[in-house]
Amino acid sequence: METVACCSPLTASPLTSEQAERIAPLLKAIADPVRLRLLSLVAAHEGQEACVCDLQAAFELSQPTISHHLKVLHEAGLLERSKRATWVYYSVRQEALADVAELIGGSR
Amino acid sequence: METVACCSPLTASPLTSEQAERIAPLLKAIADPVRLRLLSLVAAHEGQEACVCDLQAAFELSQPTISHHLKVLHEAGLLERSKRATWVYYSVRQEALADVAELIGGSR
DNA sequence: CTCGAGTATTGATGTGTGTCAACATAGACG
DNA sequence: CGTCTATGTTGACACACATCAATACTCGAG
Repeated sequence: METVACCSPLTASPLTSEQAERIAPLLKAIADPVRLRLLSLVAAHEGQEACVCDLQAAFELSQPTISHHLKVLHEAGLLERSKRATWVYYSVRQEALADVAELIGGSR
Repeated sequence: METVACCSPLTASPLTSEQAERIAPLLKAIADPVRLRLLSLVAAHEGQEACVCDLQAAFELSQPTISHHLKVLHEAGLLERSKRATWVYYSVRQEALADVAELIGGSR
């Protein structure tokens, strides 16, 4: 659950296998259309957070499937989880996204 | 072979399914430890390009496997291919990487 | 305590993907 | 033309993963 990143931009110097192995799962978490939309839905939601019920409504997928994708994003360190009453609210860890972006976009 | 990107940052407004479906394959291409290293090896190589023989030496994988990964990166629009004599040289399309980075890191 | 609503977990299934061995292609060089 | 080197393609296989139905868990509300 520790968060993300580790390295200077991709284009700066060659990644070691260890670095690559560490980063890949993070990118894998984002590399899915459903999870991309989940991320952007949460980020664009008011208060930067949304409950599962809000999110599920945007898809034609079963509740367990949505729950699964949220778990993946959470375990990758991209979404924060907070339970309030019956509801679970997810919010984006911007630092995590920023780290990934810096890793990839060293050219700017 | 058209290149990449399409949208404002993830965190700006919710992605449509179409946008997400279009972007996901790109991220999938990067979301592999071998391909991450290939990208960074090419980028960090002198002249921003490298031939397959150079790259293969950095891995303990078969030549067809390296060739396969390079194909994936090329078809995603992340690597440029140019054949000179017997060798094939790959170079990084920085604009593509930059686009992806901007998509993800809207928070900066 | 019981019930129901919101989420998570489990097990099963089909599809995708990384890898290799074997083979095919392309070009340099004799 | 043959041969050797560099690279790509094909087919096969094991494993990972997205999805769902069924089930379990967690809490307010009554």
